[in-house]
Amino acid sequence: MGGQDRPRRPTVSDVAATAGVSVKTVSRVINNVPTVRPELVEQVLVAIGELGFRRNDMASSLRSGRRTATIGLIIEDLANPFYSVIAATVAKVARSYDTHLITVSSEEDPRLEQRQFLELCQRRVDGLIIVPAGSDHSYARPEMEMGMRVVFLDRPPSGILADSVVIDNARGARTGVEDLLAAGHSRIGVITDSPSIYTARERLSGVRTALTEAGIPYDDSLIRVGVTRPEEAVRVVADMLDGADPPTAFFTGNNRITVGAVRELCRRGHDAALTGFDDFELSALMPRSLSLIAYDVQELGRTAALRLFDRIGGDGSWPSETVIGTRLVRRGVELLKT
Amino acid sequence: MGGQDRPRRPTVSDVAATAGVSVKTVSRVINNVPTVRPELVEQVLVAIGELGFRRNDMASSLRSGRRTATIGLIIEDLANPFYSVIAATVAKVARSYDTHLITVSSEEDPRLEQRQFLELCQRRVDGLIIVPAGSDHSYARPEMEMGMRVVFLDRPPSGILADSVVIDNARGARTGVEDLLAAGHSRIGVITDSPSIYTARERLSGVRTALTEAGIPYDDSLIRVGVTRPEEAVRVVADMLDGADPPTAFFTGNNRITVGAVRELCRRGHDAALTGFDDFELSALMPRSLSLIAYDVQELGRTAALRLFDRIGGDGSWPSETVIGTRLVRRGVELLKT
DNA sequence: GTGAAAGCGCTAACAC
DNA sequence: GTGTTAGCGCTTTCAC
Repeated sequence: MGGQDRPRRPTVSDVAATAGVSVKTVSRVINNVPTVRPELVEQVLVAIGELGFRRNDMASSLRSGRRTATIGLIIEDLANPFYSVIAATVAKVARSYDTHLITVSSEEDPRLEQRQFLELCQRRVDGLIIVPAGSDHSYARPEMEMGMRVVFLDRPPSGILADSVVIDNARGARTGVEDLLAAGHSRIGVITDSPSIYTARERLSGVRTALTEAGIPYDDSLIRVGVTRPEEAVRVVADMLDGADPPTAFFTGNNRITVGAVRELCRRGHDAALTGFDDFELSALMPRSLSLIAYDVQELGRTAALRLFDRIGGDGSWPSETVIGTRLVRRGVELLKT
Repeated sequence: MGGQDRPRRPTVSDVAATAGVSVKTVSRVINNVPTVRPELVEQVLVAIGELGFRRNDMASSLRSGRRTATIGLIIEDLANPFYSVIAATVAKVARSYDTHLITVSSEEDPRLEQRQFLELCQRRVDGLIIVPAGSDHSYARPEMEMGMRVVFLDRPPSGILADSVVIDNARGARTGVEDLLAAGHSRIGVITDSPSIYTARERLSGVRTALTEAGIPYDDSLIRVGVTRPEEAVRVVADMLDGADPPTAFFTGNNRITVGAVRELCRRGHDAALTGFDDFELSALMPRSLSLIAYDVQELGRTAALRLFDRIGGDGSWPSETVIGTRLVRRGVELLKT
């Protein structure tokens, strides 16, 4: 059956022999060098078609020393919609530079992140975009000194100087809490991910700023950190509501937590106000009103990718930190009915 | 600043010179050949550390002729949650085979699909998983005859014999419509994507089977095909409801259409029954009850990936078609409140 | 156990 | 314009 007998792939010399020219002429033709006699071009193209020749890109870039036309993207988890939009956007920019994208998941594990980084360096990708899990990226320095281009996405690097593109986490969270305060809430339940994660830290700091400036006394029982999955958020919300003097509003630190909070509030039919960080795909159909700190995820990915290709293209300017702004949006299915 | 002066990357000969051994010994060490004297191993490792040597994988696989430890995945759009889950699952399986994944989007364009296919062949990926957009895949034959392994996902190939993994679309759709019929509905609005897409064709055929077997006369005004985006689904639902003798139930052919239908039905507060193909992430929080034809997307991706690695590993058996089953599930936020 | 030389498939340099 | 030669970085002979 087909594909069983593997007839060795034809090489440039096979093509050259078939076309009756030299390998160099074949090379010229497949690289579109214009100074080849049209009839020879024709002969070569015919031979290529006959043999089913397909230039070996590895050999090509090995010899020419040019770029491999590949970049790498290290993220937490491709199945997470936030990261898949990032990946899609980066791939799109990459394509406009005739470059392919290898995406790998670090699963929020710093050691795995480092291994993936080094593996991708071994493949000689032209550059890397990293959403860092770890808090020390000095392992990247030797590679960067040898020319590897690296851009950090969503979280800044530490222990090394490099480009980064992040969201204005603190300001966004502050705005969200200020909005709740303006609506008259003073007991606000705050639920965020682990403070070991940069974005969670920043957002919590924004929350604190808003509370402090409003002169709200600090109540530890209203702040829960280290909440990762929606189910945990469900439990934490239930817990807070069942406590003495429950909050009248919640601020949730990311979309997974927001979804958990929506779930529990809806299950109870509870009308506590809800404001969360991150917009998400079906937020407009949520069965209750909520406010979200939204930002342009595609812009985040696009900006990082363009920065990377600038670097690959030879831009040697001082590393930059780009901050993407946020805005407060109202969501929920009720809004559709107006 | 760092990374500006690009000190040529060290090669095996640099390492050999530094360690005072031959390149072959260096090669043995980095390939874990056990027959090297421990002290030489040590010297080589020290040299590698000093120089920051990192083996060039392209050169390695070029010379050895072994696999490139890369596979390709051609999908419609990585930003679509269905495909990102597929990509994540495939990447996970790939990782267990120490293989990287290059994901490219065909944007539902057969010509682009073919170009991406050939580009990935040029990179000498070890194998390819394709969610085909086009309806003729004979372009893949020459490459497959030269040893390229290809598995088709979600839609079968045409014009070529190859492995495929698909969902039981017809049976799933039939079950969904039968469920609506059993609930007493006889006027069912059916909305699907373009019949040029395999899955849409199959699902529509399942719908027809159910209607025919129930003896329901065929009403063209109740069937709309070629609906792609949620906004179009919104309009189509509105249109049908505003018509004379409107449907009392809807069957929607994929998750994008289902979401559009939910949106319009909720906006109107209309209580038509709704059953759709595909489950989606937040279906449990939809503000109305609905039924969905669900299936295990991860199993789809995993099965295809494992099949591909079997092929890469030398399995030469006759091409297989694997069919993944579906099940009917009830969703909507009301269910949480019980 | 170790090393020298050849060569994977291709392109840069140089000749013609 | 075209062809010959050397060599990218590595691994495979096959000697020693």
